[in-house]
Amino acid sequence: MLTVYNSLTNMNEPFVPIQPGKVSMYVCGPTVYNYIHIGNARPIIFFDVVRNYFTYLGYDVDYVSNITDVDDKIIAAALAQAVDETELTSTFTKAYQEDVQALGSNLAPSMPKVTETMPQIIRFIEELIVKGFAYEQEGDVYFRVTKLVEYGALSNQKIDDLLVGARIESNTNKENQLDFTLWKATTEGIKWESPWSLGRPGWHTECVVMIDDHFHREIDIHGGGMDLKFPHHENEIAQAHACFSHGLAKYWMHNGFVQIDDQKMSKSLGNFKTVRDILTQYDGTTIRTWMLSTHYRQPINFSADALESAKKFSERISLAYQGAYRKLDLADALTIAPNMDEKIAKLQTDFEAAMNDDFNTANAMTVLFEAAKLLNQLTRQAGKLAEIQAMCQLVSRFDQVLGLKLTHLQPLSPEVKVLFQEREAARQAKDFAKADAIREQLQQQGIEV
RNA sequence: GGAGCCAUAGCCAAGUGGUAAGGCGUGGGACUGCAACUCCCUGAUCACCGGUUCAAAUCCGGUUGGCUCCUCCA
Repeated sequence: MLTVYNSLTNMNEPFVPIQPGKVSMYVCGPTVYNYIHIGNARPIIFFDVVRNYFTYLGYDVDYVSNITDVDDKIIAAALAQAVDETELTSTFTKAYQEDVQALGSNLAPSMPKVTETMPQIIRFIEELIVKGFAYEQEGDVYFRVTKLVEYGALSNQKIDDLLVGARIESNTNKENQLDFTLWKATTEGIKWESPWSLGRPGWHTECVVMIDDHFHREIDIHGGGMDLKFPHHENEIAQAHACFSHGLAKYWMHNGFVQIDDQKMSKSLGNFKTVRDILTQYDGTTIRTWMLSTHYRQPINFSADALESAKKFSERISLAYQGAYRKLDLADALTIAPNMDEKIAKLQTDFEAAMNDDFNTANAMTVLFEAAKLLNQLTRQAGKLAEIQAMCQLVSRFDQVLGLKLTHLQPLSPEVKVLFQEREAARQAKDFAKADAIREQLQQQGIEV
């Protein structure tokens, strides 16, 4: 039974989908004004694994992740670089999508953009006004936080306490300092006609509208970083309650931070490393291995030691799989029927137990490593082809969840297989010069021996 | 002022009531024509103090240290 830690209740809860056999999930995507940093990579990797695991369990998953392409930071960056906003956002949207894939994640099948959701957003704000949850002031529209009894439920905060620590700039147009902007009249940057002013929408509205637009109802899972819990997700919930009379999502999942020198890494602190920079030193699989080795709600610190360790870890698993696959291939046994014995079956049970425990990828990775070890042992024994086949299939299934891309291999050509046989014969005959020459030849073709 | 999180071997990291998984590194051994790969063995009483319990790293209270949120942020 899969259990999920729900940030809304701060408890592990059994996962029960709203619609049997289906999972609807939405993960907050990036604001595209710069290359993404390694902190952004965490939800990209983790929620990809979540999606994969639901698929593994047989669910039909509908996964949506937005692109925020309207924002003050975008306008500022466009001005600073003297480029058109649209050009800027399309550049970084493309870069984002490349990074997602470089990290071994699949792009969300649906990636709605704010610029393409404007009519729905305006209609939504109009409805909030009609229902008395929003008010217009000089072309701006604000959400009336105090009208909602449950405000603060997600972040476990009282409105009064929030006000005490509030660092929000005073805005005399607001009835309450915690009221947030739904629509903002603006003179700069991209803008749209609306009943209130020429302007653009506030940040918290887009996700609510996109979710409703795509799913037309409450969804199973809403994910994102811890920092989005307040105010972003709190405000999303508020709007959903006000407009749709539901809490937007049944389960709220928040990943912990990536830290650098034990401090939060963030765009505003300027201590961030971009995914692109790190990819020049470590491949996507290494980064992924590193991240998945820590439970997603724990903070994870960026360090060269940790990355090196992860690199070694994934390489060993990869080599084990490749060696086993090679043995099957050379024995023309790639399609042999698998024999899943008790030991192998236990690995599967352990893997699922780990993942069922709130997606404990750290333990799942340990199971994967144990599988690699067993695979190495089997590969070096005579025969065992049916067991190796079972193991290869199992590791491949694990990998479909974890996304380390360790198992994408092609069978050897008949010519290459002959070379392997010749080399083995030469070794038997102690003709090491010939054996080494063949090894050299194979390696030149990119085939490790 | 309010809301939370964290502290486990040199490093990374599981475990949340029954006397500490795993990885990296270190050291030792095995296999091997060479190299690589691989396999086996090797380490901690869980920040500190007090309490609850037959039993605590795990629960409660306190102390110390670190982090995050209440402005944008994954």
